[in-house]
Amino acid sequence: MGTTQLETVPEPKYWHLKTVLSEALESEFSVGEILPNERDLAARFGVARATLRQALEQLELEGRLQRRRGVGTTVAPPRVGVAVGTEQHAWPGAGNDVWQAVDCAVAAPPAAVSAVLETGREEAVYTVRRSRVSHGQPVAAELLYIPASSVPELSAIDAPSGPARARAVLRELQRLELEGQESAVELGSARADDAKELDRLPGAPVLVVTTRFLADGRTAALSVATYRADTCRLTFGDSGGVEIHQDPERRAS
Amino acid sequence: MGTTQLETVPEPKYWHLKTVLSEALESEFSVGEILPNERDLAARFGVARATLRQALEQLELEGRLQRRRGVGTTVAPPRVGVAVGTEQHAWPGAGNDVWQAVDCAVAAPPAAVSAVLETGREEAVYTVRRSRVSHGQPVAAELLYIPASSVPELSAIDAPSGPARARAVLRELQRLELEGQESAVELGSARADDAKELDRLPGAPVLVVTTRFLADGRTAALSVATYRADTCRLTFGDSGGVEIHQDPERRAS
DNA sequence: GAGTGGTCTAGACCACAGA
DNA sequence: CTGTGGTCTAGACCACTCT
Repeated sequence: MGTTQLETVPEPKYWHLKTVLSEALESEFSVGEILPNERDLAARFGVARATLRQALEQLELEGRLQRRRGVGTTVAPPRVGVAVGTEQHAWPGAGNDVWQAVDCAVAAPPAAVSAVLETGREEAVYTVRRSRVSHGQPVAAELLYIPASSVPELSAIDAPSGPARARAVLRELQRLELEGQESAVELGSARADDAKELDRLPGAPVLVVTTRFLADGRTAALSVATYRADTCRLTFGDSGGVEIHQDPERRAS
Repeated sequence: MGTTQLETVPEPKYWHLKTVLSEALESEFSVGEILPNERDLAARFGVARATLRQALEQLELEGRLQRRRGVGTTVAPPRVGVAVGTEQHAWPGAGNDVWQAVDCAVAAPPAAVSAVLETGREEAVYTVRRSRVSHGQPVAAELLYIPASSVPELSAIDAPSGPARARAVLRELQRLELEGQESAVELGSARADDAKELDRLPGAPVLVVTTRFLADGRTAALSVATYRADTCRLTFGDSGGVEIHQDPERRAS
């Protein structure tokens, strides 16, 4: 038989579903509105719940939806732009910093961190935890690794832990002359502790920003910040940034 | 009964699986090696295939694995660092550009793009497609939107489309004085066309970098570049960048 | 054709939020 | 308590790659 077969490429159901839902979101729902529950939606579209969920997951990944266990699925607001990598090189904690120091510990960092800091394999470093809030919502959690050699004047008589200790460490760090900083962004999934702080489930997609602070010809501090990928758009340069969202599968109609 | 119940929080199976696999990857496999197929792995761990797949998906998201239909699952090499947002402001296509022009069309852009370019709703703009290759692999696909007002001298006698046309448009663009550029990074999923160019399935996670080029007090061009999130680490600053990977759930042992 | 990952189903139970 | 999303199962078939 001459299987004429235009209509090649049988589009996956969940992909088509995603498109349909996406259009419905724009025309029939407003931000914050809650959608019907997954079982109803699946029935309405005549698919299994797992298939429906695959579509919802993608929409959540794109920051269009927000799902919370025990509550429901709501239409997400546009992503908030968070400035990162301001070109005005500055030490963490300096001046008008958007970060808030949470805690400070002294411990051996992960091996990958030791390698960058050029510290010994089991050598302990100051580990400062900070969190970043924007528009009332937590958007990022950070771990700052600072080798003792970067803050030689730090006296042991200060508080041994807690926010006060964290601030003391950062204050000492600022005595060094910052020669430069370089950052990298990559996709990751939230560890249990970060997830908790970001009010997400473990494994949630995050944007990991690692920043190396250079002073004295070496890496004086290393920051590993994890941003909620669903709600954040990281901006570089003159802050604020562009208001563009990817417009899936469509050229303005 | 006094359900003593230490061991609260029943960790999801797929989460535990991911940890186990992650450790196995480091100790028992080398880059490029292929893993047993999903059915065998699921049987070996005593879970359903869907559960195993949930773990594999996360590891792929983190850039630890690479899966290809009809072939198998392999251990991925470390992410490649790609420089983006070099602070040396420069027009696209200028000098030693890492991008390669593919095509050029004249069409009405998505509404979100029109808004930024301040063009009319149905006004056509030059749309240049470019691709970026690193280490022999395609890492990014870009759409560059350039309103006709940014390249007034462009004569219609050049090739009407194709790479030659694209290069001609970029050449004209460079006559303007670049006043600045600002970028933003966010998570997205690959459209069908981008996915094809990146050798991935539609919906694959991508890092979307939108860059606004400023000249003459307005947005002279807008770039929307989608990078493979599984294989790329975007670096800012003195390029090269930090060799850090998130070390899930573990402090150096 | 054989073997792989990708999609899909129709159920079940669990963890959590809110009344 | 009810209702929500999150996890999990044991199948089935499809699309693709390679031989």
